[in-house]
Amino acid sequence: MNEVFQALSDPTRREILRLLRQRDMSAGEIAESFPLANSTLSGHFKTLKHSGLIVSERSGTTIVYSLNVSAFEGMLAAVMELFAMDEEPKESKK
Amino acid sequence: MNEVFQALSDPTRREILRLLRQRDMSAGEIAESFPLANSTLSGHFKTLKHSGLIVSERSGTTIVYSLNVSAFEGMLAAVMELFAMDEEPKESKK
DNA sequence: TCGTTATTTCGCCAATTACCGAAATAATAC
DNA sequence: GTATTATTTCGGTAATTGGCGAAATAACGA
Repeated sequence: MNEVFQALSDPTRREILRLLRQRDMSAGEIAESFPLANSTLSGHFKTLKHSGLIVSERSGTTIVYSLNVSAFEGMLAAVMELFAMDEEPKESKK
Repeated sequence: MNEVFQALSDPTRREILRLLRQRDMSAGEIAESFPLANSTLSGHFKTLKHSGLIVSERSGTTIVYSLNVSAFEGMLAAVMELFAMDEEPKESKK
């Protein structure tokens, strides 16, 4: 789960996830939305893949990425654990 | 919101949040749970404060930290936005 | 096989980050 | 004011991170 939090710490990677929310996309399609080198984005894809947040599938010469929604459940659980939303609320100041 | 994601990317800071979930604690009390220099933990408190995830209150010579639960709502919304939990689910592969 | 397309890997760099020990600061008591 | 306690700030270090361009790899068609 540390990898997920790590993966989400970068704004570019979060934006990639937002794009993939709309539809599956190839590396090249995603790259069109960023003023970054393709090699940089490959690095980001790698991080997202290893965290489990996205999955990839090769189709000829292109690689298509998609969200792994089941990873979201783990993420939600982890966030809730941090803030005890599933437990008795604790007195705390704003 | 980027600051929140950044703050949560570090395991020590996540552990600090878990501790504060149980009860408000002073810097010194929190420090007892970590094999780290106090100065290091002060740096972590600073990051968490600036992200809005915790708040601090001085009480004499001690500083007591507590969770800022309202920040969690923003975090939840941000996570949901990433995964479109509030929208039509999209076909995607596991 | 060669040429092309799509993408990743590699090596490098500058900036950032988590850690440390020492110094500084904040609060209090005498 | 001095001494003590609690905590933060500061300066330094090693490791990590996000970026780049070039090289390598994967897939395909002729």
